[in-house]
Amino acid sequence: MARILITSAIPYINGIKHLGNLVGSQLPADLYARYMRARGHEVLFLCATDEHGTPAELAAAKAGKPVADYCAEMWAVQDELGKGFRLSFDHFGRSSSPRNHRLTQHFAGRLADANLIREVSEKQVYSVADGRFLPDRYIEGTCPNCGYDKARGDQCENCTKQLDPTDLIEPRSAISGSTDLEVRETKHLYLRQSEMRDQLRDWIDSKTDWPVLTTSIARKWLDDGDGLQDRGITRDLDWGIPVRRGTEGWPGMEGKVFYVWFDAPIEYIACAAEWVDAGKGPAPDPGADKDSVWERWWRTDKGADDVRYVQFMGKDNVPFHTLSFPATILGSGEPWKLVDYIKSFNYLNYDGGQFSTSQGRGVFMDQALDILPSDYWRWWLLSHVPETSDSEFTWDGFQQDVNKDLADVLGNFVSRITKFCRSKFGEIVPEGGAYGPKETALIADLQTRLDRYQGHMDAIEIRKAAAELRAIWVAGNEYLQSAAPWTAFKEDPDRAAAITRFALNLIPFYAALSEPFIPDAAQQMADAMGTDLIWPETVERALSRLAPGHAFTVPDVLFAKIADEDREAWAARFAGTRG
RNA sequence: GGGCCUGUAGCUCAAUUGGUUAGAGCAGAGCGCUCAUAACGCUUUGGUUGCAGGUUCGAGUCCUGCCGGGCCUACCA
Repeated sequence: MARILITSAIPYINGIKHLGNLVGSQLPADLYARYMRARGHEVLFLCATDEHGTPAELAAAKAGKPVADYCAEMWAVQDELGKGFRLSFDHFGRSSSPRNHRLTQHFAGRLADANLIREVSEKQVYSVADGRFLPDRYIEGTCPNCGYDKARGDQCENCTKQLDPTDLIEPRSAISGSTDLEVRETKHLYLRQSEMRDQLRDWIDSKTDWPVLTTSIARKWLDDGDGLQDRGITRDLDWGIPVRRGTEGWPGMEGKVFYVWFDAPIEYIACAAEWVDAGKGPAPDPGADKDSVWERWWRTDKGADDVRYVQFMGKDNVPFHTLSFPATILGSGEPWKLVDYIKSFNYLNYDGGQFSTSQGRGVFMDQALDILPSDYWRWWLLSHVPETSDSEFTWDGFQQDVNKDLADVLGNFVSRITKFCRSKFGEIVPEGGAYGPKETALIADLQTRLDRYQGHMDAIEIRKAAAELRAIWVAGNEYLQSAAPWTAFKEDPDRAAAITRFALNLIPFYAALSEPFIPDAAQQMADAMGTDLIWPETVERALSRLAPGHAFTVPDVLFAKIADEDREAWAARFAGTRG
């Protein structure tokens, strides 16, 4: 039994995430976690909310709430939506947790001790009216290059020229519109990533099995221009983790907090500690303290040397996970677990454009659950997950694919065989008859397909795995058509009984294989057949689990079809402007 | 501007990393079945692999140029 640590990129706190966010990290991570648990491995699957930074403060202000209250509420909302999508986190933590405060401060102290932190005095724009320093993109003004009057301080969206905030003509705060801006001197801590460039490159170069998307982004940052740049890891904000050097104060850094991208990945570790604090982990070994329970996942000197750590994220997150966070871990000089495999994703677009939180364009997690059960979304999103390039959601495609795959191919298979059995033999697995060449051939075919399916799931080739799973469902319909128990029943009821018994056995087999994709329907299938979800050791053994005389019930329709009227109404409703 | 990714059937995607006649699913057409959610099965139409050159015995795959789409470009996260 292997031990597998899985983390999903942690979603930002400022609002409900859309399906593009979901499919880019949490959902594929959940698929992998469920699969690995089903295969009997020990899994720790962690996620959390990413709560610090300017956008959180502004969202809270807009909602008229203290930022701590706002984050607590939004955490609860995201936690609930995660449950709605059946995301099987062992713990859903918060980057604002006391555990993360302590760990983040600890890492900063270690990095400082290793001479990997330097202090930099720099000039930044301060908005007197807003009472805060403004990140470059929160400053608006007229572009000196093209005259566009809504250029941002980092870049003009109109002419794409990169800007410095001081380049802007008539700069103003994007928050309040105030022009009462001044340049102030402020001191910040920088992580000396450039010192670790060779070490990081050697590490990246050793990861020959990683997706191209992951390594090419990492190399770009290592080698672009003057190479990997040092990165500021502190900010002038109120909401965040106070800058401390371990447990000591940090002279000159009073009132400042760590940069959200410094503390967010550390939350992966802190979340494991939160998991233990929440009483969810196993009991510690006799004589060991409770921290040992999470440290055996994270400290290679305390049991984590045999852990395989897999991260899931969208491509925008890759630089921080391939460079900054590893620099933090390596630079600490302590034996923390480094990531073994990074699965990164492209973006999911919505009907010809991007999902847009600000414009309310696309489907958001709460809305999706309002209109359809989570299995519909899970299946479609995972079978279309943007692995090799950006992919696209359209209502037409969604309706067609879901109706065909889930209702017609899988749902109808379960329906046709259970109802046939009920009408001819009753709700009981029939006895009599013997299996013949057709059954032998199907077992062999399914064994080949199962091996391929497992191979794809092991390799986290999600779309290929989905296609193979679908082919496994299809094989059941092919078998029924070919064996035709309804015909056999007329001349040879014993043969019909054997066919029916064999086909009924496919249902728990399908349920187990399908569970990572569609957990609710899988459970319904298993419940209807009076079995548990057990991953097959071999197809032959799996298909002999339901013995003659075993009682079952005909389940309700597993997947109702999406009607044309629904599709049209939803397409109109989600075209833009949420609400 | 620079970098990376990408372009294959009407649609969504494959193609064992340079190797036979480029394959699936959906959609379309025809046939079959009647157990089933008008579901299922079988057969079948459909491609100058964005364009133009080049390397090679051989190119969807490698090189050059052009055209289109996307992402990143370090102070949003």
